Amino acid sequence: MTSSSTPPAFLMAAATAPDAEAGAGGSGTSVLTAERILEVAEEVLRRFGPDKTNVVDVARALGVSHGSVYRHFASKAALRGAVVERWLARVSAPLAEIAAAKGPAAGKGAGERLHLWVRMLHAIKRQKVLVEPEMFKAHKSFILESGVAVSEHVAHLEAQLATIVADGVTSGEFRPCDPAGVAGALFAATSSFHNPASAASWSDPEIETRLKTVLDLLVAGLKAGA
Amino acid sequence: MTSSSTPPAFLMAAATAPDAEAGAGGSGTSVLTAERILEVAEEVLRRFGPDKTNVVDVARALGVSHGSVYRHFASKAALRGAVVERWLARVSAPLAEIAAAKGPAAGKGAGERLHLWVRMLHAIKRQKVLVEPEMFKAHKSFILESGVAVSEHVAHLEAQLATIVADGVTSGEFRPCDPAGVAGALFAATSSFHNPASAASWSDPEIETRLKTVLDLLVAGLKAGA
DNA sequence: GAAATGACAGATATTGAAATCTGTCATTTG
DNA sequence: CAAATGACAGATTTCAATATCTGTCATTTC
Repeated sequence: MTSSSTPPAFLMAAATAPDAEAGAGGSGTSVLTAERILEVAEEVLRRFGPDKTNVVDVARALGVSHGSVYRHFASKAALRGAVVERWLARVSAPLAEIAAAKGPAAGKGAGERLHLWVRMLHAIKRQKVLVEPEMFKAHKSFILESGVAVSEHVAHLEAQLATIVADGVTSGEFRPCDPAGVAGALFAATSSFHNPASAASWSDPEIETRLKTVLDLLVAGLKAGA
Repeated sequence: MTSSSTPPAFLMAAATAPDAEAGAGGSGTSVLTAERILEVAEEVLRRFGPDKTNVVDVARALGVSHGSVYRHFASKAALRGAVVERWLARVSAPLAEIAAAKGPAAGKGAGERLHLWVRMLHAIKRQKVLVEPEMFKAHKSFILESGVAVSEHVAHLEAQLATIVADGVTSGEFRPCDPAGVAGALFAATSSFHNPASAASWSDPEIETRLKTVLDLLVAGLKAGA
């Protein structure tokens, strides 16, 4: 699959991929499933970009009429939304692993996991901007027209952060606090490092240093004050 | 302290306004100065919006030919840039006051000034979005096409933050650190509360609470860790 | 003669007619 | 009869002709 320039090593987990259907039957002859449509739609979207992809293109790539696509998705927007949702889920997966790693020896401190989690989120988003500009554009335009799936995605990510914070409080590493509220604050405070709207500044070579400074400050705050 | 939708009292300082030239001479008969052009251009921009304002409109409002405007500004973009710069300077002024307030009794702690400064910046930007949508649009489109004046503005604001941080370090309230680097981090960490790109989320009633949580975390970090 | 003007060429924006796309549904297919 | 098709109406996008705007400069004004 698409790996190019030089993705940070920890990104690799996220690069594993689709093919859930490859072995099914003959190939194009299998029944038309929503999942199969999503796979092909993502491929087409990636090739032509969000502005130039239409339902007929997707249907043609599937070898069916566009009417058949509407049997599975109520509208073009719904289809696009589902594709982006799938894509966001793949962003979320490797982060969930970090958030869940609370083993005694494995997870080290919550502060360290917090660092890792945020840096991972930053790296993933940055990677997307660089190597998947078309999907990224789709992601952005989708956000603009229907924030629903995206706010769910954000809620998901904040819940992961809340897990890490709660772990830190339990272990005594962090000062007692409301994990959900603090998770929201952490997400907001680091948003210029993961929000697509700020992508322009990610080419600054000092961005990593700046992120580290922000995280050090936040983690110190979690440990000491409130 | 829960004041919300109503504009915070400290905004009022920024609302005082133009008229620097009203008493000059007769009226439109005075010589055409760059400053006079900027005044009128801002007025016209506010009335028609950035997309519908052209140089001829501005010239007509001034009662001169558009050729005369080009005697003072090299291009339409330069004119627009100068208008935005003026506007940004007015955003910056009340913040500079807070940053400079280091009097013994007046300024209280640097932590408090930091809170005040960031909340003020948030309030100003939010206010602009609500009551000056046209200027705000001009601001945004200007950012997109020429980041120069804006990055200067940001540098300016970060320098103000650095002043506050340095004061805190001097007084022993904050742990020793590089004020410039930390100021950059603080600006980034709070950007979702002042960056126009995030304006959509500013209607959330919980935004103030979230900002407070972020600031408490950051200030605690400045006081204790690094 | 410094400042302002307005006609002008090239660049940009507007417009509306033509082409394409979305979403539906009566019909066909296996 | 469940699944797929493709013709269709209305919505949207494209494209090229047309109109407007920007930036210049030879000329006029005071």
